[in-house]
Amino acid sequence: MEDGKGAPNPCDRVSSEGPKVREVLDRVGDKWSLLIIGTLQHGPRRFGELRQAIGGISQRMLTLNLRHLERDGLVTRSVYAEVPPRVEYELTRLGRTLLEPVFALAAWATANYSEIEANRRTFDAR
Amino acid sequence: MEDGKGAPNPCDRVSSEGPKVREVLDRVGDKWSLLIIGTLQHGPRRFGELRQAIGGISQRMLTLNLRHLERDGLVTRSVYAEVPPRVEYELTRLGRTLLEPVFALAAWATANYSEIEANRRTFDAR
DNA sequence: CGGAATCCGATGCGATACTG
DNA sequence: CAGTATCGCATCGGATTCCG
Repeated sequence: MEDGKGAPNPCDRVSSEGPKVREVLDRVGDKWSLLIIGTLQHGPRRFGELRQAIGGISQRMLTLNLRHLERDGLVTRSVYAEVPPRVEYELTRLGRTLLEPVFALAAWATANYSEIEANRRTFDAR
Repeated sequence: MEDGKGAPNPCDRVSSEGPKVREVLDRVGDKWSLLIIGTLQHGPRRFGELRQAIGGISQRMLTLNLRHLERDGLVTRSVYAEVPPRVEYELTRLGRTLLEPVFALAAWATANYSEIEANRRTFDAR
């Protein structure tokens, strides 16, 4: 806004285009979506594989989250008419592009986790 | 994990270090924290300024979120004993480093928002 | 002005049971 | 195996009221 030129400054997007950012965080910011996306990064996975790889997720939430990701075009759902049935989930091109900023956030998280923990202990001790 | 070297691969951090990433998303992934951080990027702001700049946030949630951010050491809270009282919030060094990955996510959001919207319409129309 | 306290509805999420 | 349906709890978040 204090930028004379018309060049889009990503530093102002968080506040100026808040709704869009929030829309993305509503998808990615919940308890499981990011873990699902991270588990799918290496290639297609079956429902049960995802469940086992993630660990601790109920089948209900796994189903719901996969539906949401599918709706937004971040993953594809492929059903194979076999017995027993087999369903595979895979990241779309759009989903794979999301991996980049997500990894950036993950890197920040692992790098600064201990400092945050220390801050919390200090704050709680007051 | 399939990386022979000891070099940390950020691409595996989402799934392997899920808890830490989730911890960060629990702070940043809620409805307002990111907007608050984005609004604070230009410098210190008073409580009322934040409220007005963000728009639509209740004072309850603004207070709560600011406390959480303060607890994690992402913002500082400075109280000036005046009448009427003045309280200023400012990003810490740690908070400013968080801006980078957040901007990356914001850039992705603005770049791909329309595609996501289109995907949703297609999905909902089935 | 900045914030704490309370009430309340909406949503997230897990546990369980059932189905093609 | 991969869901769907239903329940019940916990948390999120808004509106309102009171306080220093």
